[in-house]
Amino acid sequence: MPKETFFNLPSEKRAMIEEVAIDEFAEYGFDKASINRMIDKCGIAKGSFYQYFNNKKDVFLHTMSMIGDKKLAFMSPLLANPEEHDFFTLLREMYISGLRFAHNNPKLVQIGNQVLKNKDHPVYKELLGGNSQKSNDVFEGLLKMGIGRGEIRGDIDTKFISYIISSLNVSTIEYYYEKIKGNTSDMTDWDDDIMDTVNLFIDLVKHGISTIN
Amino acid sequence: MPKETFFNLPSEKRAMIEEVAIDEFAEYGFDKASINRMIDKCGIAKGSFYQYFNNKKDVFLHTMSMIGDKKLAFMSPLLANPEEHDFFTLLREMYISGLRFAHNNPKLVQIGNQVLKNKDHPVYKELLGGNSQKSNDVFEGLLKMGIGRGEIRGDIDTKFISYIISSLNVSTIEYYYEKIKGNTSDMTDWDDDIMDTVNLFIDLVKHGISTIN
Amino acid sequence: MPKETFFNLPSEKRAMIEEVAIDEFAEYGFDKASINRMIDKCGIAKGSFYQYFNNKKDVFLHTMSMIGDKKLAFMSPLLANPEEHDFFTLLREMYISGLRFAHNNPKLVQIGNQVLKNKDHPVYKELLGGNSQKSNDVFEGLLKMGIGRGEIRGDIDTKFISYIISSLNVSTIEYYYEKIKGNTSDMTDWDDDIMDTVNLFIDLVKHGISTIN
Amino acid sequence: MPKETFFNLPSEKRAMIEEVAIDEFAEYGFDKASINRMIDKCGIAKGSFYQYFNNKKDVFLHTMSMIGDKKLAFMSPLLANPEEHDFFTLLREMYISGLRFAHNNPKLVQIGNQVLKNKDHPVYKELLGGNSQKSNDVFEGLLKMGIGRGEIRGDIDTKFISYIISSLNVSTIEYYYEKIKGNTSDMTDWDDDIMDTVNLFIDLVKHGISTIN
DNA sequence: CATGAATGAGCTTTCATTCAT
DNA sequence: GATGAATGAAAGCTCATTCAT
Repeated sequence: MPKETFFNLPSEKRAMIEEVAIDEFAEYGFDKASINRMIDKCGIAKGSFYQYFNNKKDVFLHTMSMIGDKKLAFMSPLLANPEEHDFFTLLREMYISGLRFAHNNPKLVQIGNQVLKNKDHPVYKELLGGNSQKSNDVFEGLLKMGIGRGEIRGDIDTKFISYIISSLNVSTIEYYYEKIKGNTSDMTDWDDDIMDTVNLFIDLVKHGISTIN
Repeated sequence: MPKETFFNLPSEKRAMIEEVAIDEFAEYGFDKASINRMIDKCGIAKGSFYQYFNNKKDVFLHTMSMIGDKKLAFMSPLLANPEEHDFFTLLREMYISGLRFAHNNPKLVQIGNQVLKNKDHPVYKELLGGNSQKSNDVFEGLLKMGIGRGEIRGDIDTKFISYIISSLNVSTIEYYYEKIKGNTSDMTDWDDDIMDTVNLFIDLVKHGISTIN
Repeated sequence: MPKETFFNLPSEKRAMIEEVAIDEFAEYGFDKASINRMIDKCGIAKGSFYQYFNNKKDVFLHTMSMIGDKKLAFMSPLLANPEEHDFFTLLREMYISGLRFAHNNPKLVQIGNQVLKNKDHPVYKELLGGNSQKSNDVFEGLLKMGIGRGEIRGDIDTKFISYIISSLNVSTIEYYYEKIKGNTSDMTDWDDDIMDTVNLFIDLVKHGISTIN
Repeated sequence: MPKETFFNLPSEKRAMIEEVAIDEFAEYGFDKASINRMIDKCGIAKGSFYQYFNNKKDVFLHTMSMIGDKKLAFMSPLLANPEEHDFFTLLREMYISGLRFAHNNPKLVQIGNQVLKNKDHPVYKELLGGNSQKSNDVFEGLLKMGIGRGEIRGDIDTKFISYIISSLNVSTIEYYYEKIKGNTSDMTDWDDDIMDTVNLFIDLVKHGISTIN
C-alpha cells in the first residue's frame, strides 16, 4: 500500500503519478517497467517516489487496485441486481460490458491481462490470492445462483466452467484487439460483430450447461 | 541455431545443457532467464556457453524447437491420416493428446505457453512468424476440411473459431495443472475427469458449428 | 552530454573525474579506455558514473569538448582580429601557439591527435562532423582570405594546402614531443629551436603559395 | 616470429593465411582485429593457428614485415644507385613511387599508416624500434648524402626534416585516398594531378633546404 | 601437424533502493 | 515533504590463449 504521504499529495499530482504508472505498466509489464522512466515522466525526484511508495511492487499493486475499482464501477450496474435476470442474460451482458470496457480503457485491460497470463510470477501470485481471482469468483457465484434457480444443471464442475468462461472472455477480447489494431474504421460494424459472436457463445454455453435442452 | 560446437559435444553433456536451459526458461521465461545461472547450474565456463550458442535468443529458439519436435512426435500419429476421422473425433483426440503431453512434459508446456501468451515480445514474435502459430493453423486447417466435407457449417469465422479452440485447449491444460499441483494421488480419476470434460467440450463445439443440429 | 547530475557535483569531484577521464583517454584512446579503470581511479561506484554520463561516448565527447574549449581559449586572442595580420604572420603565430599549447597540455593534445588520426572510427566521425574539422577549416578560411587580399596565389588547391598545413602542424608537434620526452632540461633552447623551425616552414610555404616571389 | 610449422606449410596455405591476416589488419587495425574472424575466414582450426604463430602480436609483426619487404622490393630499383641522381630527383621519384605503391596495394598501406599514427601503442612501439622507422632513416640518409655532395645546406636538422618529409608523404597519400574514394573515373587525370602536386612540393623543399637559392 | 572444446577475466550498461541533507 | 547522489549486484557478451587428443 502506498504511504500516507502519497494520499496527502494534491490530487492532481497524485492523479498524474497514477497515470504515468498506468502507462508504464501497460507498455512494459511489471518486470520491465522502470522506476527511473516513471520519475522522469513525472518530473519528480527519485527520493519523492520512495516516499510515496515502498517499492516497485507497491506502485504496481496500487495500480492494479485502481484498475479493479474502475472495472467494478463499470460493471457494478450489471451486478447490482443479479437476481433480476437469468444466468445467460447476465453472462451476455457481462461479455458485452467487458468488451466495451476494454475498448474504452485499452491500457488498463492490457495490464490486467498480463496478470492473468503470468500466474507464476511472484508479484502476480500475490495478486491472485486476494484480488484478481474475482473474475472467476463472480462467474462461479452466478453459476451457483443459476443452479439454485434451476436454470443450470447441478452436475457441472462450477470451478472449471467458470475458469473456462473467464478465459473465453479474455480470448475474445484479445482476438478483437488484434483484429482492430490499425483498423480505425467503422465502429458500428465492430459492435455488430461483437454481438454476433457473443450470442454464438452464449448459445454454446447455454446448450452445454442449461437444464433446458 | 546453435553452433557446430554444440552438436559435437558428448551427448550427455549436450543433454545436460538442454535440460538446464529447459528448467531455466520454464521457471523464468525468456527475459528473466539468466545465462549466468545456466552456466552455474551446468558447471561450464561462460566462454564455453557462447561457443555453443550465439546468444540468449539462440538457446531459447533451440529449446523451443526441441519442444516443437517432441510435441510433433507425440501428436503426429494423430495427424497422420486426418481424413480417416471426422472433425470432432480428431478434435477430441487432440485435446486428449495435448493434455497427456502436458502431463508428461510439464516444463516444456510451460515454456510453450509463455510464448503463446506474450505475442508482443520481439523474440516471441519471431517464433510466431515461422513456427508456433502452428496450433491455430492446424485447427483452422481441420475446420476447413470439415467444412469441405460438409461436417461443419460454412458460415463460421474459421480464424476466430480456431483461435478460440486453441485458447480453450491451453486453458483446459492450465486448469488441470493448477488442480494437480502437489496432488500426486490417483491418476485414474484424473484421466476420467479429463475424458468427461473433453467430451463436454466437444459437444459444445459440435452444437455450435456442426451442420447437424 | 553529461547529465545534470554531473554538473551538480562539487567542483572538486567533477574536476577529479574529468582529470581521470583525460588520463584514461590519453593513455588508451576511446576503444581501449575502460570505464572500470576510471571508476577505480575515481573511487566512485559504477552506478554513480552512469548517473553522470549516459555512456562511454558521452564521457569521451565531454572530454573532447573540454579540450576544444581550452584550445580555443588559448588560441582565441590570435584569431580575434585575423585581418590585422597577413596570412604568413598568422600562420606563424598559430604554429607557435599550437606548440605552446601542446607543451602545456600534453595529454589533451594526445587525445586530440588520436581523433585526427582515426577518421574512420564511428565515434571520431561523429566528432568530425560538428567539431574537429575546425583545424582544416580555419586554415582554409585564412587561405581564402589571403587570396582575397592578394597575398596568396589564386590558383592553389586550398583544400589540399590546408590539409597539408594542418598535417605539418601535427607532425611538428609530434616531433618535438618525442624529442622532449624525458628531457626536462633547458626550455629556452627548446623555444629557440621552435622559432627557427617554424620560421623555416613559413618561408617554405611562403615561397610556394605567396604572390611575391 | 612465426613458428617453424608455419614455414613448413604448403606455400598456398601459407599465402592464404597471410592474405587473410592482411585483410583483417587493414580493416580493423591491431587491437580490433579478431583471431576468431581470421581462422573463420581461413577455415583452419584455432589450435592450428596457434601452432603457426605464438600470439596475435606475432601474426601482426609477420604481416608488417611482409609489407616492408614488398615495399622495399617496389622501391629498391630507386634506391639501388642513389649516387646517380641528385637528392631532389630522388625525392621526387620516391614520392611518385610511394603513391603508386599505395595505389596498387591499398590494404598494405592502410596497415602501415596505422602503425605510423599510433606510435604510443605497445605493439607499434616494438615495431618502430627495429623496423618501420626505415622510412625516416632512408630520407635522413639521403639528406646527409646530399649535404655531403653540397646539394643541401649543412645547417639543417636532418632528423626533423626527414620526419617532415616522411609525414608529408603519408599526408599526400591520404589526401588522394579520400579524394579518390568512390571516384572510379579516369586514372590518367589522377596521375597528372599527382605529378603537379609532387612537383610543387619538391620545389618547396628545394627552396627551403637546397644550397642553390 | 591438426583439432576444437575449455577457459575466465574483461567489457559496457541497467536498475531498484537507500540515505543524508 | 522534497531532493538527488551513491550504491553494487547483475545482466549479456567477447576474446586471446591453452591443452588434451
